[in-house]
Amino acid sequence: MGHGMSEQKTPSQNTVRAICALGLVKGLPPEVAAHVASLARVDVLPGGAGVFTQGAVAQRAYAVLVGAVRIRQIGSDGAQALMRMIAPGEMFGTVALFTEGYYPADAETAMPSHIASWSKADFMALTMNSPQIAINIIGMVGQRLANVQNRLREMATQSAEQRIVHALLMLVEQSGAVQAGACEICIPLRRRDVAELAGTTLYTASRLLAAWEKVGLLARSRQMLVVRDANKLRRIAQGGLL
Amino acid sequence: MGHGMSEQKTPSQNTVRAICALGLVKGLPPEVAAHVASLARVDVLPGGAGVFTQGAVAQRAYAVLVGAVRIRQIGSDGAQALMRMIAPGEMFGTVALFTEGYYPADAETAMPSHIASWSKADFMALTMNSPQIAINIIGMVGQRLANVQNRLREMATQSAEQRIVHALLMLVEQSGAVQAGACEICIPLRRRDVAELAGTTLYTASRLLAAWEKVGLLARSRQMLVVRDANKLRRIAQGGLL
DNA sequence: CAGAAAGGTTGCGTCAGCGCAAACCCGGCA
DNA sequence: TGCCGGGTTTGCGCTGACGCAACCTTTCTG
Repeated sequence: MGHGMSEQKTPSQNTVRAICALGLVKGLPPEVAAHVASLARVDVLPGGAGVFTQGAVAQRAYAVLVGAVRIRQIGSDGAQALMRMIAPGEMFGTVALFTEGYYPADAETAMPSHIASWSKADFMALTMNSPQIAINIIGMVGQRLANVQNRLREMATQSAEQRIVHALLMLVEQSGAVQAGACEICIPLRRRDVAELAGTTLYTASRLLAAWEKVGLLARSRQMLVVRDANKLRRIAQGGLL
Repeated sequence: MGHGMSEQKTPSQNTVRAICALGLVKGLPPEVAAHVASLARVDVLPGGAGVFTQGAVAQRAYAVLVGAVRIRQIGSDGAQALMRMIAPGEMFGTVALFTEGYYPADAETAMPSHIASWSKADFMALTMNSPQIAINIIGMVGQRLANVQNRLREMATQSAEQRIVHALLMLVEQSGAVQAGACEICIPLRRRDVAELAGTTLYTASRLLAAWEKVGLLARSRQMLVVRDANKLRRIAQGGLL
């Protein structure tokens, strides 16, 4: 991890609770979950800090407890794509431990965050010793796979406008906080992020988002995007421009 | 499965060997592999037969022993995308057993095929009882995930031409049979298949493939595509149109 | 508080690729 | 042998969205 700017802790009261709520330990008795938590390391990072880099040897598995993480892939031609945003309660960097052993993307905090992580050895041991954990992992990865496949199909068949809307709806699903009919996406998003998520350009994303803000469909409040009318968004997602 | 046109067998000598070579049982002692094989059902299907359909409740996990299978997803708007072609030795329809429980796509044979399959109960039991199998599954799914993510990035950033080339190279990787410098893709591919794989239209795919055939980069031999110069293809994949 | 840096907006010209429509090829079958 | 049907090719017009360039706004930082 560190460039020295990280503050490291062993799990405290709060973080233990957060770790025990992870999908990883779903269906497990509390004492096992506690054991999993006891093996974790917790890093407190500022925004914009790198967690791991594409191509590095996979040493640890991670989970976001507080904050948000950007997972970005860079092609051999230099083109970038935002694979996903990680919200609190989600894991990342786990698959590489089980496959070729190299992280397939960059990971950096999108805001000040608390990141839990486990060493490869510990994580593999947990998996070997608990079939339930193994199955939980398969479930998580399978979920991701289904999600990415959907995006792939959309990318192939839908317009830039529709893809952006889908990206927004996905983010709402993932970390939406309802408040007075509207719904705030609790992840800091720059235009560039939206564009890369939806597989379009900064310019197109900016144009569309600005237009939607003008109409009152969206709003910005302190770095975050607020969806004011999800249903109207959904209509755009399906019907296209009608 | 069946519309009555399938011929069902219990594993024979040959099929047992094929099943024991699956990634699923990698690193397992032979007797365990044999046990896995003994639980399998084998269907002999003609080309164009449906194996399962999108949205159906996931009952079984599958593997192709002989032949090829098309995995196609259809969006709510009716747009189709070819998620992957399955070559002999690969599994499909497994993830749904661990997630929501519905197949996320259609599966149909692209040619006469032998398909092995396991019931959900058997498959889950195997996973619960053997950590190694669980880890193998995670590895397989992880591999797929990495692959799909790459395609997603390419889809977002590259030209139709480059995406088609990548699709071809992937297929070569997956089921290429070398013969006299050239390399045959042992999966029947229609223009439409290539188009949907690469996320472009039938028309664009046809134009490009025809052009490459004219130049001698590609050829067709009895339903199959033959890559005559993989290196030149790779150059197109990277450099674009130069 | 000034100045820099990072992010956001927008006008405008351009073109890759879409998709209709019409023709073509070819293997199977009566 | 001739017809039928699925797959393929290709001409042509159209447009979504790309991307440069220039400018504006907000957020750091010393």
